[in-house]
Amino acid sequence: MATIKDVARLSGVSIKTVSRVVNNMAEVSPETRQKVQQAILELGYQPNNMARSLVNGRTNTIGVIIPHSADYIFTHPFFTEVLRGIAEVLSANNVNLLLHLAHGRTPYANLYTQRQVDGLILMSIPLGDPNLEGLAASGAPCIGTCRIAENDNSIRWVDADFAGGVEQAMEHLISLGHRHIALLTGPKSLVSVRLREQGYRNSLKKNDLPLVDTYILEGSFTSESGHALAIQAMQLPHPPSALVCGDDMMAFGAVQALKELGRRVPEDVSVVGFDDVSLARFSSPPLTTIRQDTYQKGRIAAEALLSFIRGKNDTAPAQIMLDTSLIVRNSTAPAKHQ
Amino acid sequence: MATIKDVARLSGVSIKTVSRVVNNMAEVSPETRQKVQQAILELGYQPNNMARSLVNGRTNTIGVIIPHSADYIFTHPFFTEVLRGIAEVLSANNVNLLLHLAHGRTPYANLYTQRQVDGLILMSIPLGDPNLEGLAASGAPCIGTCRIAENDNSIRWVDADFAGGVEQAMEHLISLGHRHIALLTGPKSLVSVRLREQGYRNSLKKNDLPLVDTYILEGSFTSESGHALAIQAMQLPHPPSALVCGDDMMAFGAVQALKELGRRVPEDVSVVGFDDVSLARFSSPPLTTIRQDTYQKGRIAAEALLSFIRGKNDTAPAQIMLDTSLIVRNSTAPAKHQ
DNA sequence: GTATTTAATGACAACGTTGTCAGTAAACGT
DNA sequence: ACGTTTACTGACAACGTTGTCATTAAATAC
Repeated sequence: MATIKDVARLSGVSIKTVSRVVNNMAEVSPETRQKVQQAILELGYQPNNMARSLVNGRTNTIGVIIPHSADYIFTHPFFTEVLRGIAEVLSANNVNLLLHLAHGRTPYANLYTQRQVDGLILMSIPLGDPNLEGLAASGAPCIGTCRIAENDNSIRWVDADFAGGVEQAMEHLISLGHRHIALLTGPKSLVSVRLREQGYRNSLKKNDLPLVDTYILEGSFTSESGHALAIQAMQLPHPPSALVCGDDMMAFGAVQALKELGRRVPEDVSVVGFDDVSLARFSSPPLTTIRQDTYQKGRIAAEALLSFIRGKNDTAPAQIMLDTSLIVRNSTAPAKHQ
Repeated sequence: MATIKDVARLSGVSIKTVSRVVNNMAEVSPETRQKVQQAILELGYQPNNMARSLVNGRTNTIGVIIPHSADYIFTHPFFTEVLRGIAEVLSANNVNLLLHLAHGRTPYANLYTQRQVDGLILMSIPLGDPNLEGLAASGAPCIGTCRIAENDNSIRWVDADFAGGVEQAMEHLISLGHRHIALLTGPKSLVSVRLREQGYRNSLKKNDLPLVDTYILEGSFTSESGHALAIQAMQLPHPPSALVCGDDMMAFGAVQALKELGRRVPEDVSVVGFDDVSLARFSSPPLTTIRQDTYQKGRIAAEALLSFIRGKNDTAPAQIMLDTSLIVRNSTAPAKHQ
């Protein structure tokens, strides 16, 4: 493979001059530039990025960290949507995307410490992640597409207003006459899950409805879990007339379970999802859900990180909250008179 | 950030000895090793991978190329499944995954030429991709998770038996009494799409059924396209009684369209998908589909590439064909007597 | 016509590692 | 006691770039 020296030799100039041509620096005479470009073309020369990075200390690569099994990540539409936003922005900026699926093992701060990336985007980090200390110590520029601690402003993030979203769903259901509403949550190790529960509690209080502990069911963000929790909810002494689910996958599983139990959705039981995954409108019945703009979340996070790394961080706020909106489809209906 | 020199200074040995300790080489006395490890710990030293790569010429990174818009890639479950397989294998081998979403613009061979990756995995490459020449010229180790040309053995690949898969679907439909079967295909610039059509034609011939040109409808792998093509098919003078779709997304869209047209699935029209995406069994009706093990495709491709790069390529065949299987659910039923 | 600026170029060090090879001291064989 | 092996160690070059600074020649100023 041709190196800068080969080009220098062929065009009869010094390597420094070749470097100047390659990097489009001003102080090169037109004739020399011409000569060098000819040689570059002839040899098919491409600069070696390892060497470049070594001297200027930048890798032109951003690491995306998702501390879950690839299994979970890629079966879940949420991650791919965020990734889509990130990938688009990085690609447009000619920055490489290094995908790091560290489920617990490798301390991901190493990616920065070992100079493999210029910064990190953190997705779906659980509370008390043991890697966070090392991350802070490393000084790696980073941003989360989720909140990482409940009241921590030390790390920047872009995230949806989960509490507000669930409140919207609750208001919708309550206005339809529902009084017995269960919450099917994801793992409470995630701040977003806690915030959803917060929204649920807020709405109950605001509407003078009692908080029934057994109506809060913890699971995981999978259709299987939604399926199991829905059955559990329906076997309660006083089964709820509506289910608010942590995400759309859970909602799909819940709808399936309700059908299997012989309950009609939405006539017998209303179901609300969260995310507005693209398939939500093709499911049957089309799913009422709280839309968060997951794609924008990815875009904004990537843009914020890039501009921070490039030193334009003065203006950008450290934390960015994105709105949610309720999309009413056909999985919710007025409560049956009891 | 601490370098190898700092460690050498602190522990009172040469940098070469530190290097030996870091790389676990044998010829270091226990006491020296102890001393050096102490210093490494104290300074929090991490070797700089740029420098390492520069000298030994390996990046420990594999590039995954998907020449489509991120938009398309990440809304389509197929890609994420392959990625899941790839990511798992690479992660287990401690190899980084560089995601490159080059929709046409950047010649992706550059990733190798510029020494950013040790090899490439190519996904969903269209026929006549202008980057392929450059790729061959670069000598980059690579493998496709799709066939890239119709009769080209120069590039290794792992792919499903699309023709065979469609034949299975056709046999199923024909055995249910269907005689008017339409094929809703993806873009014919993909070899896989042509192979599906080949399977369709094979089955017709084998069963002495006429080939009706208007029954082959070309679109793209999206639910929107499936929706549009299904309407188109149903507006034909002799509408088909069954639709074989290029993938599950198209099938979902087709089912939706049929519902909108007042046709029941499967009573009036049977629909078969392709892929067996995880949501296929939650759709309504649950989708009959041709399963390809997309996840395994990713795993196998990654493993084959790694072992090729590591020089154990003698045994592995250059091309690997994966079986498909028909999963019969509720979107297909006997043809109505006409 | 001389001093001063400007434009273009190259020699060399530096980035942080690993590879090559030579060196030293201890252990061994006879 | 002397040569030979063995175990350990370090000096130095190399990887392919870019940054610093010096050098040269031409252009400009007075």
